[in-house]
Parts: sequence; C-alpha cells; structure tokens
Amino acid sequence: MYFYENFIFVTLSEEDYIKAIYHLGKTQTAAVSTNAIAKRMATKPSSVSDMLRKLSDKGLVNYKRYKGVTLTDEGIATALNLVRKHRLWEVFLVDKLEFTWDEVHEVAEQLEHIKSEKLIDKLDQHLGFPEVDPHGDPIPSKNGEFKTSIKKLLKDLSIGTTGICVGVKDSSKTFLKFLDRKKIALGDEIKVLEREEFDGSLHIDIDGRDLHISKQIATNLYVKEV
Amino acid sequence: MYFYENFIFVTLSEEDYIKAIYHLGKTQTAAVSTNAIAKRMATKPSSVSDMLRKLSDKGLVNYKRYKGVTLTDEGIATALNLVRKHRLWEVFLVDKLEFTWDEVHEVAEQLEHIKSEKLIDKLDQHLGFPEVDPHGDPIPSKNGEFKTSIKKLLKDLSIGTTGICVGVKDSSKTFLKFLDRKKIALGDEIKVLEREEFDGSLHIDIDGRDLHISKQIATNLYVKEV
DNA sequence: ATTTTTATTTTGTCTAAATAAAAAAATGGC
DNA sequence: GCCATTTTTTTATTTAGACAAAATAAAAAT
Ligand SMILES: [Mn+2]
Ligand SMILES: [Mn+2]
Ligand SMILES: [Mn+2]
Ligand SMILES: [Mn+2]
Repeated sequence: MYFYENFIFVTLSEEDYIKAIYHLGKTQTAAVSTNAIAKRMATKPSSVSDMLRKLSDKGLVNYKRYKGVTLTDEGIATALNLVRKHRLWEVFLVDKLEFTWDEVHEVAEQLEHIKSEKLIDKLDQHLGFPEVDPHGDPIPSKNGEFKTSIKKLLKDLSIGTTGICVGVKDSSKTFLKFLDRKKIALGDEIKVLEREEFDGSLHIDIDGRDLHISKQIATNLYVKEV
Repeated sequence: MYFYENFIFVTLSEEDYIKAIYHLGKTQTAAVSTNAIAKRMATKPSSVSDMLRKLSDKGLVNYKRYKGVTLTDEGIATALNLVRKHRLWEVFLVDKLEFTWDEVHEVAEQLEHIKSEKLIDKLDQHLGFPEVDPHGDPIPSKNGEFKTSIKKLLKDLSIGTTGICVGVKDSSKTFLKFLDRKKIALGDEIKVLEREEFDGSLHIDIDGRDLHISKQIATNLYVKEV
C-alpha cells in the first residue's frame, strides 16, 4: 500500500515551460529540443536543462539527456488546462471588458496561472461555453477535449472558392492591428478572385469589398471553406 | 539632470507585505510591529525584518530598527491600489460568477496581483463602479479615495433603533457561513428589540423575523442607523 | 541598579529560478 | 572513422524569499 500525491504542485515558471513544450510539440512529431524552448521563452539553454530535469522528476515530461523532451499524459493534461484558462480569459477580456484582440495576450499570460477550478468553471459558464478564443483558437474542454475544425490557410484556397475567416496563424500584435486597419475580422466571408503569379498575392472579395493582399497575409489567415 | 525610475517594480511578496502593513496600521496610530506582521502573514519575524529592509530601500516604508514600520506615501498608494483590485475582483466573483461571499477571498488574494491598469479600469466599469465589496468594505477609487460611510457596530445601537446591515467586521468563512444560515445579509433592516443583561445578547427584528443573537455576533456586524 | 523577559535583528542555510563559462555529447562533412 | 561545429549539459554564481538559531535591544520586573 503506497501513498500517492494526488496533485503535484506546479509553479508558475514550470507552467510556462510546460506550455512552451506543448506549443512547440504541436507542430512536430519529434521531441522538443532544449534550444527551441530556450528561444521561445527568451531564456538560456542551461536554464532549460535544469528545468527539464525538475519537470521530469515531477513526472510531467519524458526527458532523455541530449534527446529532447515530450510531455507525459500528466504533462499534456497540465498544458491543456493552461491553454484552456488562457483562452477563456482572452474571451473574457474581449467579450466582457472591451479589450481588442491584440491586447489580450499579455494579461491572459498572467491570468492563466490563477489557481481555482471553480473560478474557471464559472468563467466558462459566464462566457456561454465558448469554443474558440478571440484569435480563432479552440478552447479545450474541462477534460481536455478539442473541437478540431477543418480549416485551411487562405493561400491554399483555389481561385473562385469562398471561405469564412476563422482564425489567425500569427497572432502577433502587429499582424492583428494590421488586420484591424484592413477591416479583416473573424467571421468575414472571403472569396478568392485571382492569384498573381509574380508574388503569390491574392485579389479577394471580403464582404463585398475588393482587396489585394500579400502572400504573407494569406499564409497567416485560416479560413473554413463553404 | 537625473534619471528617475518612474515605477518601482513590486513583487507579489512585497505587495502582500505592504497590504498587511496597511491593514494593521489602519486600526492603530503607532507604527506596526514586526511580530504583528509575522503573525498576520503566518511567517517568521526574521523574514519580516528582512523584507522591511528591502521595502525601506525601495522607499515604500519608513523603517527604524526595533521601532516598527509605517507606509510612505508611495507605500500607501501601492496598498490602496491593491485593496482596490482585491475588492473589485471580489465583486466580480460574486456579481458575475455566482461565488458566495465566503468563497471569494482566496481567489481575490491571487487576482489582486495581476498587473494591468487597463484591466482593472475596465473591470471597474464592467461592474458599474461599485463602492463596496461583498463584505461591505469600501473600494478605493483609482486615485485612492474612499467613501467613508458612517457605520457603527450593531451592539452599539440603542434599544428601539433601526439600522441597515452594511458590513461585517469579521469576514472569516465561518462567520459568513453562519450569517447565511441565519439568513442575515447586507441590506437587511435590523431593529434592536431588547438587550439581555446577562450575556449582552440581542433580540432583534430582521426584515420581519424575530431573532436572538449573541453579543459576539452583534460585535461583528456593521449597521447604518436610519 | 540589576536581572529577566520579550521583541527584533543578524547570521548562516535552504530552495527556486536564473546566468555565464566550461565540459560533454551529438552531428555533418570529408 | 575523425574533425569541426553545434547542441546540450554541468558547474559555479547570483538573486529573491524563507527559516532556525544566535545575538542584541528594549521593556518589565525585582
Ligand atoms: Mn504565463
Ligand atoms: Mn489566443
Ligand atoms: Mn495576495
Ligand atoms: Mn472583502
């Protein structure tokens, strides 16, 4: 008969590392490298090595020296809970407090660390159980489930087809503000009129307006074909 | 020509110390003692000494060894801002997320440390610029001003007079839950019918109901005479 | 005036998180 | 397979915050 710690205490820093590993791991099948984590978190590889050993001791990651790192089931659960909290707070800031979608990230980065299960459940309810955050990213359910919608990049739409703008790949302030200036928002209907051979830029019809956008932009906008 | 740090960075721990000093200082004219702070924060006097030196270096407290501590103007401003944030979050939890008044303190204790001026301004607006928190405590304005209402303890009401219940002196979970069970809430109209010589207990009429309450209770309920 | 008690500070350690510099391991080219 | 380069880890330090034990100051008692 053994004694199990039901809940491991995870510090704020540890949480941020877990989240970084989660996001880096999403886009690749291989284990996440120390340097990649250091770069993303603007910290040093040596600090990352230290932390990985600690997270490994706590059973949150699978870590083999020099071989990169992956999240354990427990680590994934922790990451998904953080992503859930982060995105719910973002929805709160935009829907209830009139923040713009380029202002929410930094504050959500703090709020995601507040520890109260009841708080987040009630917040979810207060917001009407939203399925996506202000950037179109899906919000994991309480038990870590995702609505995976079939979205594609605007640049991959063929000429003549129409899509609803459902998300951004790059959610940097500069890109989001740029979209605001161009009056491109989630929910807009976009029809691809023509593609320029020269630079891959697109002529689109967005809710009745004609617009000419660079390939760069089309590469960072998600749409759902209709 | 000198360079001034416009904003001193105050850590979470420092903020909690500042708040403790503020609350302890409210009820007394003398400087706050090291031991009192240690007791309130469930920490050791030695830790407090260390911190007081640091806070003094940052210009947040006036500290003379062995002579206790008071807040500087900057310290007071910091404390009031924290109290403002703490109480606004408490209102949010009760008004918007259906928390009960005995559940809000621990969560607000975390939320008060979130750093974003815009967040708190917008929250204030979202809540309709409340003047008191769920325990009847006043919420400082953005520039640190208070609405000081003329309230007195229920035990100090004379026989036959009536008051509106406007606050609690003790806002511990046990007391708040007890009041819930007795169906005593802020806003209730209380008339003092009789005082027992023996134990100082009171017979009151509260919104039409007759109730017999101990002196202890009457000592922890604030009323506003009508 | 002296001693005792209480309150407070100092000192030395500890842990968490970070960095810089040095060492070790992996990798890619020949 | 060996070398040079890159990546990663180790080691030694630093800083913030905490605590226990020892030292000291102030207050109270004799
Ligand atoms: Mn964060
Ligand atoms: Mn987002
Ligand atoms: Mn706090
Ligand atoms: Mn309160």
